[in-house]
Amino acid sequence: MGLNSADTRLLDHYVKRKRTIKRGQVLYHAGEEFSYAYAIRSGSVKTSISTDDGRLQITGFHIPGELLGLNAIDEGRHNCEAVALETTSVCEISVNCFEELAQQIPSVHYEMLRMMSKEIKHNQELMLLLGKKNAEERLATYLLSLSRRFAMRNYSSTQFNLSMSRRDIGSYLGIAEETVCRLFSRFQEEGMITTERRLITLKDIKRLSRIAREFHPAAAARVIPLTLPSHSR
Amino acid sequence: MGLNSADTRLLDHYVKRKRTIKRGQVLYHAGEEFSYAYAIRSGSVKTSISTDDGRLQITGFHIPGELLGLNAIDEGRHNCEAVALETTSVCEISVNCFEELAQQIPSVHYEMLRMMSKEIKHNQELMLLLGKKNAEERLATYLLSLSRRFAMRNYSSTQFNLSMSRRDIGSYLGIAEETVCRLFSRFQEEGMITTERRLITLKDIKRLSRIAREFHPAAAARVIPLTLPSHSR
DNA sequence: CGGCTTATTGATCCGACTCAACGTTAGTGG
DNA sequence: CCACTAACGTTGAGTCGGATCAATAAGCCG
Repeated sequence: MGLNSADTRLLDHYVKRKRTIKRGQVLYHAGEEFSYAYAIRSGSVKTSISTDDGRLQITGFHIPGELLGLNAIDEGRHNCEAVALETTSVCEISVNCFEELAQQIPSVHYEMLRMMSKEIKHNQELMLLLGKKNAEERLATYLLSLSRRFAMRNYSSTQFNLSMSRRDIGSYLGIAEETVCRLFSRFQEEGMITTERRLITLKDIKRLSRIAREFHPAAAARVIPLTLPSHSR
Repeated sequence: MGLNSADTRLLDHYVKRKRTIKRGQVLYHAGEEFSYAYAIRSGSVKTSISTDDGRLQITGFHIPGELLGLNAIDEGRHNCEAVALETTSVCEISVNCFEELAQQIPSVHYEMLRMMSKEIKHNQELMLLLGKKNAEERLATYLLSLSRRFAMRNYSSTQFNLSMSRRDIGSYLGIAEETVCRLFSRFQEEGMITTERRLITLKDIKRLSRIAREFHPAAAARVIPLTLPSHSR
């Protein structure tokens, strides 16, 4: 959550209840009362919303360390559904606790804002992808964002296991399952990746970046200062 | 913002600076330092993000009463761009003020969370639209959401002026400008709306709702309780 | 082992895009 | 105030990316 260790200990005092759910099980439904937020300890979770005729859009895949459900604050009930992708362990954090907690630790409020701000930024990037990118760009963007996410947690950025199915990837990226498969095959033919069921190896991140139309960190370093003010934070 | 009147008066104390910008002018750029949030007094604003090769996705149209720029909290700089759709008057609210303000009025923190939660919800609905709906459903959904928004502010829900161009509508909905035009024409042929440049009249909201695959409030009342817990808030 | 879910590949089709032309409106400057 | 120009809106023709339907293979779990 980005709290310091003292705060984390205090947090632990408030957060006692743990819950383990298996692959495919629901953490919370859309429309359900907002009583708890959930911090993921291990495993992974997908969140989705759906039209009333059953089409569903996955809005995010969530991994350990992330906090789920905060966006229910406005309406007092969850507007999306959260389902485990694999056996997943979470901490339930009572909404009431948040109030107490925030009085004890002033930075909690700020951290909540920061997390929601982060989610908004993520959602905006997904909207750009859904609204403006073609299938190839979408999948390349996706692979690179996974790569970055694993790198941040000190896992390999070039080889990882997907916890989600091809169908889930498609649902997240707004393309059909079959298109995901075909693109994986094509990326593999062209030597950019290798796939073996859910194990993905990125072989040519540079080329993937070109397809995704994203910068390499190195290239970005040359560009960002031009649009930034002198001090960044 | 949803504050009570005493709070609003206190808020007014902190918020002094006003700014007027004309159609097409930029309120803030992506990458710009986050120094101010902006409350819209009159006019309207579009926010957008873009790929580095220039395709841009409009993420929202904003009207008086809305607060802009809060999602920059996490990174300390704006990640989207805000441009006026017409002559628009805003209040600049200094980021530093927020800290002071929140100490004076405890509910400010909560209100910020609520507003960001609302934005996330809006963004999720847009993602569903972008990922899963066809062009016809997108435009019908859009017209109905405008209608609801005007109704909430006690304007006519069946006749209103669009402040955004066809191109902007297309960019928001992830479809081409030409497709927007064609659909307006078709909706008109079929008697669901009449258009006269930017003046839109909704003639058959029921049929639009069916196309958008959304419920009428009346119909929703029958259905929601089935998926909700016994008490809703 | 057997049934079920997941993944892959092929064939076909259509919705929406692109390119293009043209009419209309609003904004600008002389 | 009018003329000019750029922006906006509309409609048509042709194309194609990705969806859908279908069949089969390959893991996975009880």
